This record gives sequence, structure tokens and C-alpha cells, in this order.
Amino acid sequence: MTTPTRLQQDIAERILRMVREDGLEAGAWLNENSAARRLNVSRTPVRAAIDHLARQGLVRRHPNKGVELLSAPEMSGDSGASVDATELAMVRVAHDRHGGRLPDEISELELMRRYELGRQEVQRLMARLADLDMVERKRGYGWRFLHEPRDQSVHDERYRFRLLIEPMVFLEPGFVLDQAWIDEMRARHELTLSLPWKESSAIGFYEMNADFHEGLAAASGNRFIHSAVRRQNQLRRLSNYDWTYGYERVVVNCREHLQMLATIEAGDLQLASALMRSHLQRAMQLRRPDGLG
Amino acid sequence: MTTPTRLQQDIAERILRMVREDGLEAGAWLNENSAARRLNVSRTPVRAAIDHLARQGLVRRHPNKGVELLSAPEMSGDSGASVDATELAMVRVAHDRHGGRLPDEISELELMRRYELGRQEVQRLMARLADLDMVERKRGYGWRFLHEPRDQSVHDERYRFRLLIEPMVFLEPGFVLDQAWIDEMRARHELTLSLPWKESSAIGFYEMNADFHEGLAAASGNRFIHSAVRRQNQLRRLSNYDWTYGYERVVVNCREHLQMLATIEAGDLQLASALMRSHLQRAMQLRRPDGLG
DNA sequence: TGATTGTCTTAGTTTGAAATGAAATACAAT
DNA sequence: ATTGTATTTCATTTCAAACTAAGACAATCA
Repeated sequence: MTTPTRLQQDIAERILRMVREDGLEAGAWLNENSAARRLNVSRTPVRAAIDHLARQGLVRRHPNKGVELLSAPEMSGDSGASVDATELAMVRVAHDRHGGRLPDEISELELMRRYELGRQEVQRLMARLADLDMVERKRGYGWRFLHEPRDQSVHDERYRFRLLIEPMVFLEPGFVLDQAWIDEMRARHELTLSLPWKESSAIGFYEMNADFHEGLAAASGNRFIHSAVRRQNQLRRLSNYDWTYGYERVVVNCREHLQMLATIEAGDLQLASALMRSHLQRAMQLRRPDGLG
Repeated sequence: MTTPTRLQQDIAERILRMVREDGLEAGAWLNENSAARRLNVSRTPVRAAIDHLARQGLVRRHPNKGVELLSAPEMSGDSGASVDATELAMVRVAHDRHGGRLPDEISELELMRRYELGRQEVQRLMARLADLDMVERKRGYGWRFLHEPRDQSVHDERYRFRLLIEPMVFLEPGFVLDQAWIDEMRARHELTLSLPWKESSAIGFYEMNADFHEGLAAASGNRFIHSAVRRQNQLRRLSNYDWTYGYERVVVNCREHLQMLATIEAGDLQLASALMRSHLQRAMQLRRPDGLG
């Protein structure tokens, strides 16, 4: 009856995703215990999540017997990455700073006022921005932004860094790529190419891109490479939700990704590495604040 | 009269360092205003720090006239990096985990009890370990360690990652190395070689190493490269304060560093890059949990 | 007068305790 | 074997109090 908490919300979404992935149909029975075990939480939040789903009419509780699935949830466009509040605030701060609407130095209290956040939220927020080397704590009170509002040189540095790392993921000795991952990625790219481009597609497009590069990094089997690429994705997310290069670049980008996938399937990792290198180099040429690769 | 706060302690140390760097002798006069400006803080904590120094007999206040330096502080071995409490706790946790004395999952309360820390301290601690991908927050309550207690593969992955990045710092278009930095580094290395090796030299040796690699990364002019190297240093710090390879390796390590410095001075950046590559490869060969390079 | 320290006020941050709320766990009921 | 219920453990939020730094102004000395 109460409002669902973050965890419960998250679990509800995950349950739906599990249902999809297991290919369950309406009429199937769900199970609190196994769901709790699969999600690595206790039964308590799972129960609450199921109550929530029941209230939405997606499942029905049968007292003392179990939970019936009423309607199989369809594939939704956004692949489950529900943005948390901190993430959103980070984007807002980065955006405001980029637009020159935030001073070089600022106190926590001022941030609380401006963004209507609690102390802890602000602290989480700034801690994460500090992690990305966007701000640092001043020695006394307050925080300091580390880059100028419109620093163009970031763009080149970013791509030169990525050029050091990402082409090498294929050549790590532990590189192994799951066929299921390739299939899913291909499907998402082809879906993007087949649908008409809308303004609102930008976020989904960005996330697909990020998933592509992160997935390859994870496949390298080197946790430091993976970690570095994930960090790059987080950083880019802060400024990249608006795609300003037009639809042609979307097409080129998808085609290049698909070509890489085919090359990997064919087992030519050297060529895949070369393709990644030229892919990034091409993206580096795009001269706007923060292109996408 | 009260106990000095972290900031005040920090400022006191920095003032001493400034005195050393400026080559001031006993009898020189210090100045609250300029110190505050140089350290980017207000006069309030500077005043407190000077009071503290006065209580230690290092300076004397002359009412309404100024602050007299009584004795020039001598060069101390540790180059000012006073470890903060969180850092220390991180080392302890990493060490306990490495030794298998911590379970895979653990709650904040349990950490508070074990390490006798406050809530906030534990939260800062775990947030930083999470940044280093050593732990992650569980979906419900508690934290989970991400690596096995004695994971040998980390070693190779770490060096393969560093091999991607560090040899390239010299080849970044913005690479510029300050001559003063080279001189200071050379002096520190030669000092290390000239002094007898003690058990307690390990920390200073590690910090010199870290400064060497980070300084080169900073000189690359690429903030992402710099950031990645700094992160590697932080991670290594958690497990590397005990040097277990014997004095011969210390000598080899210093010699290789000195050779790189000479090569950079001669302007042969290609060779410096090659030297860095073989330096790291040699360090990778050392087969102990977490070697040093 | 100008430069510097002494003093005070205001703004900002940290700490600690209490209350609330949620998840983990154990056990009863079906 | 599964859900229902209760208890315990754990975490977050809230609020006030204590403390600290920032900034302004007064006082003092060359």
C-alpha cells in the first residue's frame, strides 16, 4: 500500500525482465523464494515488489498457493537502465557547468539550494563527480570545478585515451565474446537502423553505444580495461545525451559496429582491432564538444 | 589550545614545506595573509596552524608585528604525504581481505565494529573502495567484495593495462616535462640508492615510485592518462607497502628510472617509451602477489 | 598611510542521537 | 514446498548542537 522504494522498484523491473528472458507466458507461476535467490536479496523486498506488480494488474496473488502471471510484459525500448536520482543530478550539474551557469567554486549548501537536494544526496553527487575528476574538494569548505566551462581540448584527449585502450581489447589473451551478446547487440543495432529517428531516440542510442563498447571491454577479461571503459562511458553520459551530429552519423556508427560484430564472429581479431581504431579515429574528427564513438 | 583539526594539521605541514622550498632561514618572518592566499584557504585555519607551530616552538608570535621563524625545519624523508585516516583504513581492509580474514559480504555495522569507525567514516571508506572496483554495494543491505582473497590473475591484468598506457605518455602531443621535476626525481632516486635499505624504507620507496609514474603521466598533458595512472597508484598502494623482492630489485628499479630520466633529458622520447615498456615487462615477470614497477 | 595582526560575525560543515523505515532471517501456517 | 507473519538487524533520514572556516572590520605598529 505504501509507495515502492528504490530497491522494490528495481526488483519489480528485474522480475519483469526475468520473465521476458525466460520466455514465460500468461498463466505461468512465479515464486518468491527463487526470485529472491536469483536477485541476491531477501524475500521481503521481493514480496513488496510483487505486491506492487499485483496492484498494477500484471500478476495475481493466490493466497497460500503462489503468484500467477497475468500478462507477459512486452519488450520495452529502454533496456532496463532506469536512471537513479544521483545520475540525473550529475547530468544537470555537468550541463549547467558546461553552460557557464555555475561558478568555479561552490559550497554544498549552495548546491542544496540550487538543485533542491538533501545534504547526503549532494555529498553522493559530488563524490561521484570527484571520482570522474570533474570537481575536487577545496581544502577548507566547498568544491572546485577542475575544468573550464567549455574546454575543447577534452575532446581530443578523450579519444586519444580511448585509442590506447579500446583497440587492444580484442588482443587480450583472455578475450572471449558470448554469442548471445553478439546476437542481442546486432538486433539492437538493426532495430535502431530500421526505426525512424526521433529526438527522443538520443538516450537509447547513447546507451546502446555505451553497452557496445563496455561489453567488448568486459569480454577482454581484463578488469582494468573494463573499468576504464566504463568510466569513460559514465563521463560521456554527462554531456552526451544530446546527439547533435544528425542521422547520417547514426547510420555510419551502427554500420561500423555491425561490421565489427561480423569480424569478431569470423574470428579475425586483428582486423576487429583495426576497425575499432579507425572507428574511434573517425569519431574523433567530428568537431563538436564531445562526440560519440 | 584545542586539538588541531585535519585542515589545520595539513596547513601546518604545508607551511613547513613552503618554508623549506623557499629556503627560509631562522629569523625570517612569516605572514598569515600570504600563506592563506597561497594555500587557498582563509586566514582562520592558517592562524590556528601557526598557533600550533608556535606551541611546538618552531615559530614565535610577535604581537601585532608578525611571526618569526625560529628554526628552519630540515628535510624529512617522507615527502609530506601524511596519510589520512580513510587511506589507512583502506589499507587495513584490503590487507585483511587479502589475507582471507573478511567474508565475501559484510554490513556497514560489522565494519564499524571491526575497525572502530563511525558511520560516515565507513561510508567514505567503502565509497572509495567501490571507486577502485574492490567492492560493490549489495542490492539490499551490505557490501560485497569483488575479487577473491588471493586472486593471482590481477597481477597480470594490471601490468597489461599499464603496458597499454604508460609507454605512450611520452608520445602524447602535449608531453612536456619540467626540468625541476626531473632534478628532484633524480635526487630522490640517488638518495634511495645511497642510503642503507631498512624495512621501514618500503613506504617511502613506494611513494617515490608512485610519484615517478604519476609525474610522467601528468606530463603527458592528457588528463585521462593522468587519471588512469593515479588510480593505478591508489590501487597498488593498498597492497604494496610491503616490499618483498629484496634490495637488488630496489637497485634495478631505481637504475631503470634514472635511465629513463636521462633519456628524456636527451630528448629521445621514442627510446624513453621503449624503456618504459621493458621496465614494466620486467616488473611483470616478478611473480608475487602485486609486484611494483 | 600601508601592511599586518587581533577580533568579531556570518556562513558552512560535521557530529551525534533519535526516529523512522526497510531488509534479513526465522518460524508458523497453509 | 510455498506463502504468511513476526522479530531482529541494519540503514537512512532528520534535527539540533557543536564546531570550523570565510569574510569583514578594528586595532596596532612601522
